[in-house]
Amino acid sequence: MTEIDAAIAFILNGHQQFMAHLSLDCAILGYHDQQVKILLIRYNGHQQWGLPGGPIRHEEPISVAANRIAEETTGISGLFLQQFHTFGDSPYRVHHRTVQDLERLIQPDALGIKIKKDNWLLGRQITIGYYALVDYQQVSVRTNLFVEEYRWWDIDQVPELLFDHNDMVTKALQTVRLHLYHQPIGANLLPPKFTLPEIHFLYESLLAKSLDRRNFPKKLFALGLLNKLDERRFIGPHRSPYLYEFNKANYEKALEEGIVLVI
Amino acid sequence: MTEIDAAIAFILNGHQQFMAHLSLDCAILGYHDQQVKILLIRYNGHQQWGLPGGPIRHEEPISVAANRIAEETTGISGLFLQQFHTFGDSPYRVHHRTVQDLERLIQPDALGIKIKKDNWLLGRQITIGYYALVDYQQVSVRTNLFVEEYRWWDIDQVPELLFDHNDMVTKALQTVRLHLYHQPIGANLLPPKFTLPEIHFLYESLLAKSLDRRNFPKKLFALGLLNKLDERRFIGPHRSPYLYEFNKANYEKALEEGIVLVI
DNA sequence: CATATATTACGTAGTTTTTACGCAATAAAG
DNA sequence: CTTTATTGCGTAAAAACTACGTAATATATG
Repeated sequence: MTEIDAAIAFILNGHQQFMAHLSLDCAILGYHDQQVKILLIRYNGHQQWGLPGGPIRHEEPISVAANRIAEETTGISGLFLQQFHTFGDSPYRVHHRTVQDLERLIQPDALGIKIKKDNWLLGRQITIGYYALVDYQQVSVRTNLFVEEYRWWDIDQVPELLFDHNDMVTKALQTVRLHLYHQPIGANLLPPKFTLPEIHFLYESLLAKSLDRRNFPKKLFALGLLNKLDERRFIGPHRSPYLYEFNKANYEKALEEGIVLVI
Repeated sequence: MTEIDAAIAFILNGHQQFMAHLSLDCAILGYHDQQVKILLIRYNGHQQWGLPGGPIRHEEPISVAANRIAEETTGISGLFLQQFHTFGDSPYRVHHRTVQDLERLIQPDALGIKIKKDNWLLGRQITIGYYALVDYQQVSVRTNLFVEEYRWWDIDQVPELLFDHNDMVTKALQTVRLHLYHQPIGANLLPPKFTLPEIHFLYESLLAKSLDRRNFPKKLFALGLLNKLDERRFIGPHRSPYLYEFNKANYEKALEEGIVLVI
């Protein structure tokens, strides 16, 4: 079966496999060049960008669906994923999608099909939002028939997105910030070994406020989250910073029991 | 149309009005006798208790659905409601509900109807969880054809519930506790005027830990959340405590901007 | 009417935590 | 060897928090 045949089957008979009216979208966050980034996609035939997402299979746990969709997008399995909100309030998510709306979305003429009034993709779309925190360097994105383009965007330069996706990005970021104070989240956004300035700037970028360079690491040490390594990173014409890793045992414990980080 | 006719119409043709496979449940929390309570219901023909919930109309914003369901249960409109999680991972929410499952739930013989294989209530049920914080004294519950009994339960004495509802109660409470540190929540659980010991015990009950009687009010004062009134409550053979109310302006501001309460 | 009992109201000393910031160590370039 | 930019570590001052003492009530009791 070609990719086009698969697309046609999905549009016409996807309801045999997937739930109608409920989808799942992922806010995939990474960190690079002292900037928090979000991975957005441009769907075929669309000018505007949006969050990667997809439908949920009939007997698929929703966390499994989130992993599947995040893996389809990033190529990485077993990502750190957390549900942050379910969206069903904005006009886009309340009013029914009409045949005309859907035709604009998927351009059936190009596929040689017709959208009937009872198509499963019509009606309202409620969507469950998950955020993923990923090591930027590991991600390799791929396009497919539905997805024309992928791009990482600086979190504070996200353009006007499809539907209510700007609201979703805002809510995802709010949730990440709240979680940051109560869970050790950094490990998912950083490579396994990192320097103190690196994690320091990560937290500054995420919280969008400045943290004292000398006091910030003390708080992480106090929680026992970091192991100092006997290696340094070479950073050119300056003193070489030591490398650190997360203390796995304490990190797991903190994830389970929660922390209170006052910064 | 009698109540029974309405029930039959709902079971057979509810999909014309309501979304299939997606529902909404409310964890309604109150406070009385120095105990955090949750309002549970026992559905007709069931031994076990569960959270009040219901389906979502086709063009109904989900927050409106939450308000409707919470109001149907408590008789109070405009409750403080917050979404806390969407449940679609447990076996109950992954595997399809069969004709037999549904017959056990609604006992169609008593209604003189038959459940067909394509009934809209079959299949999986994903549910969106909202918690409500209510002034216990204002609630007046009513039963109907589907609901046999209502009861307030102490939050630490909740029995084994239907499906995954115990998980939902746990998650609701976790979320309330987290929110308690970042939002002024007390106003929704207390009558308009209350004493310091009253709000003190409320927080102790919610967090299930003891807070110093003399230090706790200082933190609320520091946030500017309370107004001292020139009235006292009569509590019998002891010194009469002053009454307080929430400072509306600061309360609203705190709700919007968030607070950091370290207790 | 003095005393006992239980509770609220309020303050404050001592301790801990946090903040702000100084300065030495380092790495390379000129 | 000096300059520049950065990391690493420490510490004094300020702020916050904790623990707890004691006075003020309100009523019942003998």
